[in-house]
Amino acid sequence: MADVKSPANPLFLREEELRQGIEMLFFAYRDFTGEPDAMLARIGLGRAHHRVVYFVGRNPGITVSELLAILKITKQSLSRVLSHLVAEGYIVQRPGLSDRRKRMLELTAKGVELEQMLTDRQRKRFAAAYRAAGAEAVQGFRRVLRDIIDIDDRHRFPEVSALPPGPGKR
Amino acid sequence: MADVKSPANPLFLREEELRQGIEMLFFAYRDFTGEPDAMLARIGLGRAHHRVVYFVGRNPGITVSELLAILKITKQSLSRVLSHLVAEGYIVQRPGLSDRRKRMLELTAKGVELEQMLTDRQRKRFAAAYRAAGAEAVQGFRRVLRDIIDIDDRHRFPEVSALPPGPGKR
DNA sequence: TTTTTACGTCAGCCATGTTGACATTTCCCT
DNA sequence: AGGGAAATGTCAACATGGCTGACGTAAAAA
Repeated sequence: MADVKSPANPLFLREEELRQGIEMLFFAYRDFTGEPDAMLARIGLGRAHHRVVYFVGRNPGITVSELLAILKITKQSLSRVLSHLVAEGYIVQRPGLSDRRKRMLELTAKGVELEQMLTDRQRKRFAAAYRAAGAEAVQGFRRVLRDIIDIDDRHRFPEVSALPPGPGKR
Repeated sequence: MADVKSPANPLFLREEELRQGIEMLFFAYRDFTGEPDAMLARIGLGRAHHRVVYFVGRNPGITVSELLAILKITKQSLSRVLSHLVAEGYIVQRPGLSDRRKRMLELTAKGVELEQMLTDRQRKRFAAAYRAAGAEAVQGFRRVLRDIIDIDDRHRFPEVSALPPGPGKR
C-alpha cells in the first residue's frame, strides 16, 4: 500500500504527471487573471465584467442566451453585470433582426477600448509563451487544452491538423 | 522578429491564435472546476476548500505561509477555510519541528478520502486528454502552460526535456 | 388564441475575496 | 536578558459574484 516513489513505477509517474497538469492549470489561470483583475479593480469593475466584455467583443451581436451558454452562470448573475456595463456605456443592446425578443449585444467604442486594455496583458502573456515554446509546442498545447474542455464546447475550437514532422525550423 | 507564420496576414492570424488560446484556457478552467464544485456543494464546502485540501495533500507538512504563497489570497481568507477544515477533521495542524511558530498541515484519513474523491474527476479529465493527445502534445502542453505561469512560480514545474522517441504505445 | 420563449427584475442567501487592527507565541539578534 | 521581527490567529466590516425563487412582459410559435 506504500506509495513507493519508484521511478520504475509507471502508475506513480502517471499520477505525478496528471497532478502536475492539474497544478499548472491552476497556476496559469491564477496568473492569467491576476493582471486584468488589478486593472478592473481600479475602475470599479470585476472579473465578471471582463468576461462579458471579452465575449461580446469577440462575438458582436451575441444574444443573452448565447452568452449564458458560454459563461454557464444564471441570467440573474449575468444581468447584474451586464446591466451595469450597459448603464456605464460599455455595451449597447439592440433588438434582434429576425427575432425581436432577443437582445443583440455590442461593444461601444468605450467598450472596445476597455476590452483592448484588459485583454492586452493576457494576449501578451500568451504571445510570450507561444513564442518561447515554438509552433509545435503550441499545437500540442491546443490539442490537450481542447480535450480538457467539455465535449459540447469543443466545436468552438478547430482541431489542429498534424504538422509535417519537420526536423526543426522552416 | 522571427514571426514566420503566414505570408498572407500574419497579424490577423496571430491575433486569432492568441484569442483562441485565451478562450480555451477559460473554457478548460470552467469545465475543470465544474465537477468538483458540484460535489463540494453537496457537502457544504466550496472551491476554496478543495484548493486547500489539494495542496495540503500534495505537500504534507506545508506551512500556512507556503500555502498563502501558492493560493495568493490573504491569511484571513485562508483562515476561514482552513479552520473550518480543521474543525471538520479534514486537516490537522502540528507545530513545526525546527520552528514552532509554524503550523505544519496534514490531511487526516478523512481529508485524504475527500481529496481523492474531488481530484479524481480532474485527474480523469486530464488522463483522457493526455491519452487522446499523445505524449508529444502533452509535452507541448506543459511547455506552453509553464510559460504562462508567472516566472517566480515556474520552478515548481521541471522543464520538459526532449523525450526519446521510444516505442510508445499511445 | 394560447402557449412557449427570451429576457428582465426584485429579494435574499452564501462563498470567498478584501482591508484594517490587534494578540500571541516563538525566534533571532544585540 | 531584552526587544524587535516573524508566523500565525482573530475580529469586524465590506464587496463581488455566484445561487434560488418568484414574478412580469413582449414577441414568436403552435
